[in-house]
Amino acid sequence: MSTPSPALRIDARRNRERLLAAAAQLFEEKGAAFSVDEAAARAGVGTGTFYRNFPTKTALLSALVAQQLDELATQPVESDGDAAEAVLRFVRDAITGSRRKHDLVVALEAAGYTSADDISEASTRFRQRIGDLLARAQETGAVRGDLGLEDLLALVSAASASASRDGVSAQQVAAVITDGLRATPT
Amino acid sequence: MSTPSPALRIDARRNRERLLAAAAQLFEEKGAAFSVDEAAARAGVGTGTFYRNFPTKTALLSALVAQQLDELATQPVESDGDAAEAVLRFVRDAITGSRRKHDLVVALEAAGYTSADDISEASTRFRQRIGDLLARAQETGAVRGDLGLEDLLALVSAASASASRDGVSAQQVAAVITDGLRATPT
DNA sequence: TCAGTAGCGGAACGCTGGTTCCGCATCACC
DNA sequence: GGTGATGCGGAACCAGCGTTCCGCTACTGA
Repeated sequence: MSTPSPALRIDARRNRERLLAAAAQLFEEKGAAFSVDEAAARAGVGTGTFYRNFPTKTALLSALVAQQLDELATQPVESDGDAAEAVLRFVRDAITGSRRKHDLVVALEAAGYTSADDISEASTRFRQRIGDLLARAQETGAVRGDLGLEDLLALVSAASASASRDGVSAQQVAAVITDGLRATPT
Repeated sequence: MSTPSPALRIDARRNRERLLAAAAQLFEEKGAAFSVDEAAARAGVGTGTFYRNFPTKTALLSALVAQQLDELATQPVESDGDAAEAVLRFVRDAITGSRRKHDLVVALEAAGYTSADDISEASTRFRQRIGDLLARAQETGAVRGDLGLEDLLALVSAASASASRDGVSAQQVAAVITDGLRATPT
């Protein structure tokens, strides 16, 4: 994992990293709505270099999303003790977190149609983790039982999307959702 | 209002209506992501005809959105008796409603930047109605007080978008949110 | 029925954005 | 330092989409 490509000229490796960094930055700023030229320019390289590193723009996006998805999923597991606490923290984090996190969760949605392997693998891992947490939290009764994993993810995705808009208080939105999750089904 | 254009050849009027119908249909199917050619083709007319009826694609979208926004806002007011009930019903309807409703509320968001007069007028009316309902519901204590109109609209808009995804139960999503709205701030 | 015009279709244009290609610069190894 | 290959930049290409334009069709009113 540390040296994925054994033989790669050092300038080439440097360029690849610059591209990834620039793309991540752009993704954070405007989601997937940046052009390849833009990414290349910000990385200080030409478009040709872009395409030597990634077969297609979608491939780059997949790589980015997969990588960050793993980050996001790994986080909440730390607190093995209290699953409910972990779920709620995950929800809160995803909502009040950076714009990057939000676009990420949104990208999960796209992962449904997309057959990019990077993403679908990472997405599976992600769903397993969160699904496991949710199930455990529901067993203890701390989170309402009438809720599927997809429902939860949809809620989080929606809430984090809305929280990133102007004039919206992410705290408030998060509070509504977490309170709703704790509520007993009517 | 009944005869907006006094002198309009009957075939012209028919075409305009076909265009609107086709556009509404497409909007329902794929949001704003349809091309002018597509709309014209489905209406059985040429692109020229499209542009004789609407100065621009955005104008058509504005017209559609404005019209449907008014519909949406008018609905919940019927039950003047119980404001809280009306708010919750609005939320539920918007989330569990058709894909059209969802894209609509999403379009509200865009109405922020857009300066299309059609939309911004309708959007103002819309916000006033819902804002009024919300305030009254909060006075009675049936809806949590720590929530702004923008928070509510953003949440509903995003929720209705993601609730239309596969595997997601719009009912559940709506239930979590409405329960969260009723909860007392922690 | 006929003339005049409102309205029509769709080819053509310009622009944006993804992708390919190739002559040239730069690195790695001797 | 020299040489061959690796990688580079960015011009060029292509496709899709919004918009414009113009010769022709067909509706209207006499």
